[in-house]
Amino acid sequence: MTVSRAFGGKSGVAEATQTRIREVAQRLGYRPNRVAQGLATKRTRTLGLVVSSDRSLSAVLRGAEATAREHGYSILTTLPGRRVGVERERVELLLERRVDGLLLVSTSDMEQHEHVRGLWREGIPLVTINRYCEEMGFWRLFFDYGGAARAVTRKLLAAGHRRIAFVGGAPDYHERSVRERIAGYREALRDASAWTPDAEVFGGVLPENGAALTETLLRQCPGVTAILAVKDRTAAGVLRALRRLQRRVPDDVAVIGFDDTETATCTDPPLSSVRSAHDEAGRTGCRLLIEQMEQPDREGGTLLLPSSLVVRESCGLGSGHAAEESFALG
Amino acid sequence: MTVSRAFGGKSGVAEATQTRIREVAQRLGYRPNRVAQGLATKRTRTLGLVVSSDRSLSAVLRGAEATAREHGYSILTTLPGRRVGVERERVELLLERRVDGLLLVSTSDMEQHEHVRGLWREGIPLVTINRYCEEMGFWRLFFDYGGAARAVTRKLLAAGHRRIAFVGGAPDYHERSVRERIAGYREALRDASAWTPDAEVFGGVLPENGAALTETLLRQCPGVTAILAVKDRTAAGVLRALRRLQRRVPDDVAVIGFDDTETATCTDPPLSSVRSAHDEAGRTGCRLLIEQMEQPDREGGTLLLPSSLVVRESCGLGSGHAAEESFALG
DNA sequence: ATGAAAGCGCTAACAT
DNA sequence: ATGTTAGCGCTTTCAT
Repeated sequence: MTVSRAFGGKSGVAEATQTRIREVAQRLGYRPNRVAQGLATKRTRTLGLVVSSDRSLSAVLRGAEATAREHGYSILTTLPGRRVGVERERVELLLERRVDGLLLVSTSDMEQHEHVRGLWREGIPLVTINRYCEEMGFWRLFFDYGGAARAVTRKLLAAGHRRIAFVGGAPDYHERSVRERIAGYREALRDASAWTPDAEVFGGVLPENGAALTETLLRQCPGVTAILAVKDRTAAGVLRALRRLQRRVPDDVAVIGFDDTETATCTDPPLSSVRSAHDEAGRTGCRLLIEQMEQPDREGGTLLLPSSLVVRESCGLGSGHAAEESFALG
Repeated sequence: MTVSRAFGGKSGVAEATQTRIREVAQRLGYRPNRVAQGLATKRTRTLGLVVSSDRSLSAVLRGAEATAREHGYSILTTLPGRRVGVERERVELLLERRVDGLLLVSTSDMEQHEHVRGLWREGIPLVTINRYCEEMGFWRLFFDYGGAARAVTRKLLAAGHRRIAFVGGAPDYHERSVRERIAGYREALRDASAWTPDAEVFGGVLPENGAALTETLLRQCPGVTAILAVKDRTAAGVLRALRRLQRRVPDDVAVIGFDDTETATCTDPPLSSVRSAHDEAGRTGCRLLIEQMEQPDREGGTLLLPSSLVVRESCGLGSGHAAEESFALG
């Protein structure tokens, strides 16, 4: 039918017929049926977004949808939580709906990846975000938690800090993001020969943990001039403890958190925080997925997503001219 | 084909054939094609979720997906932002994909609803959440911001507070949630003949607004013993100001915020906050939508979603036994 | 530049 | 209990 050509934007349709078709379609309230189109072409132009991580959902979805739509794709979303079995089931449902590709967003502590290998073997285009599985040929995107922690620690060193502490979590904490932040912090300090065991205090990520750990810290390491808190939540507790202990922030002690949540703008003083580019994760992940679908034989790889330090009042690193500045990290 | 019956769970298939079919399907890696099924049945078992409101995205999506899946539906998600024109376009895309129904989640300040009427007239099943349009026949769900504010104010009155203040926003603020909170607060106080103009301080919702407004408040109304802050962010500023002014919380002044964000657990002391049931909004909205699709002639109506007060240390209303308790409101 | 025929993978209705 | 036929609304291929 000529109508198909007209709507498909194919060549070989006279101007006149073109407009006449549009007109009639309009009058009839015609709406192209993408389901039928999907059946005929075996391409649904639908992507499956599987988000196990609560934290990143909004931003990733926003980024992914923006990119998807630019390319004519829509997104089927599913939130399986962190159980791999559930994830498998949900992916199966998406495949029955014939999504053209999958964007798998994991929590950093997910551990079982066999079924992802299975999907890839089946020839299903996919991209992972934050999934610590081995390299198998598809694109894997990671938030560079370690690199960001390293970079921000170096920034503090460069600013003259010598006793820089880390508060919260633990080197064997279940979330990889936490483990990597600790590792990055240590790396930067060791490189500068400034690492000491008494500047690390571990145990939980809650505000009350941060507060209690900070009291311990200042007892065992009174000369500390800067503190990295493993999450903004933890940093909130750190700030509370410092206030109780009569230390001024940032004059006596600089404090920096991670994640740049709403909390960072609400602490007293407002908290400088390391921000991961969740929206860019969605955009880039989606872009690579679409490329993968178009050129199935091109090899994927590994990509680190950028972080930035959002400087507010708590760390003494800003120019002092703005309430909020942002610096790229690593 | 008998295969269709077997997978459709229809009666009239012998046990033996049933299992044999499953077996062969398994071996062949057969996966039912829901696209073809959708074309044949004219039901895609897909719902369109249109979320203009950032705030509620995660929770609503989680709730909606859970309910959707129980009924065999998947969800196409789109985030149009608050521009109605964009919303129309996105809905159109969803309709081309032949979603069986629409769940429209709005910000409380959305204003144009004509195209929703158009959709409804077209016979498209839909349910709105937080969309202040007129009653047209479909279900409209609302967060009862006003009722929650009224209830929590009454709770403070019942606890013996007489000078209860409201901080932040304004009676003509662009977000309806803010306006309704103020109205609910006033209503409760007027009912108790306890309203005074000097206990209301308006102007912004940011932490710094909350702090500045609180200083004004305590100057013009020194006897205040309880403060409602229009958002948790605002409450964070209120707490900061009270600390500067040497008022103890909750002993001298009780403080309650709205939204129950992460921030509420991070303030000093932890903030009591009014929580709207976003997840239930998703679940209930989805359930009503599915009912609507199954019985298109049944009339919808208006439903208020419940709120609760999450009691932490800042308001002196808890039993003192737990770090966090929750009370239904209104 | 337009049309006609066949088929995408399924289900509904009607045999057998 | 199983098979057959037709058709869902589109695209693709091959005429005209």
